[in-house]
Amino acid sequence: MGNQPYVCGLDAAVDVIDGKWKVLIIWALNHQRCRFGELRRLVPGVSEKVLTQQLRELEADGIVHREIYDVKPPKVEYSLTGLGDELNTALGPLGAWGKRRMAALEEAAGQG
Amino acid sequence: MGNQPYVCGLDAAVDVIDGKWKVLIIWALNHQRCRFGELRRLVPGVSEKVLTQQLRELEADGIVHREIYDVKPPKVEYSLTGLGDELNTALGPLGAWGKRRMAALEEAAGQG
DNA sequence: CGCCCCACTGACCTCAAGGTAAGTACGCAC
DNA sequence: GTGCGTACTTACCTTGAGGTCAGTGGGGCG
Repeated sequence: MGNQPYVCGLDAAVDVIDGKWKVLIIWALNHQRCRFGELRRLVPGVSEKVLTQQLRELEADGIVHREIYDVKPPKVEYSLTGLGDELNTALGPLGAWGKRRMAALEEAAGQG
Repeated sequence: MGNQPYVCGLDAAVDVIDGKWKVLIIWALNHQRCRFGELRRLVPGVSEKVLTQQLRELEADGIVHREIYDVKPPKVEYSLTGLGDELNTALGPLGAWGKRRMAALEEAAGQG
């Protein structure tokens, strides 16, 4: 939503992911549908403001679905859409690469 | 290199990619080894300062290789390392996802 | 009665990433 | 000798993402 005339697909994908907590939010939602407060606990360090903000952006991009229950104590549930699921799948190899890197870094630290 | 105690592999991978021009740099280097000036032309919009900066970070993370030729008009060539190549491969599905999104956006714009 | 929890919203502030512009040292061309 | 191209570095400035904190309105609980 910032670049628009994208140079390549990667560019377009990164645009959706861009935001300090977005991948973590997507990752959390892949395991379970959550309400706002749960998400807040699952993504340690986010402020309420930014969590709301990034959830709205992800919703606008069609990645997450927001379901409001009109009950006395407010209840809102977030979940991944089909597109969000596809994005998560596409992020799989990147996560695996990062995991290998983490292992390598830890090993290096252990020997350093 | 900002988060360090990573929450997941994705986190560790995003950390490496983080920087306005890094994926574009990696993408450009996947197609060809380049000298500084070429890269500047291949990544439209980067300033020299930031290009140098991000190349150094990618080098520190073991993603790109920097080769200096000690000749009269300075010559430096950048290329992907093995790790960089693996990262690029891991970025493949994400790029494909983004490409589909681009196509969908264009179609929507064409119909709007 | 006061406080917490729910899911936010809005005003304000900070800080670092990135942009701008100039400087460096050398050679070639006009 | 003026200017361009090579590959940078440095000082300075701007911008906006994200952080902090306070407020909202109602219900349950002690």
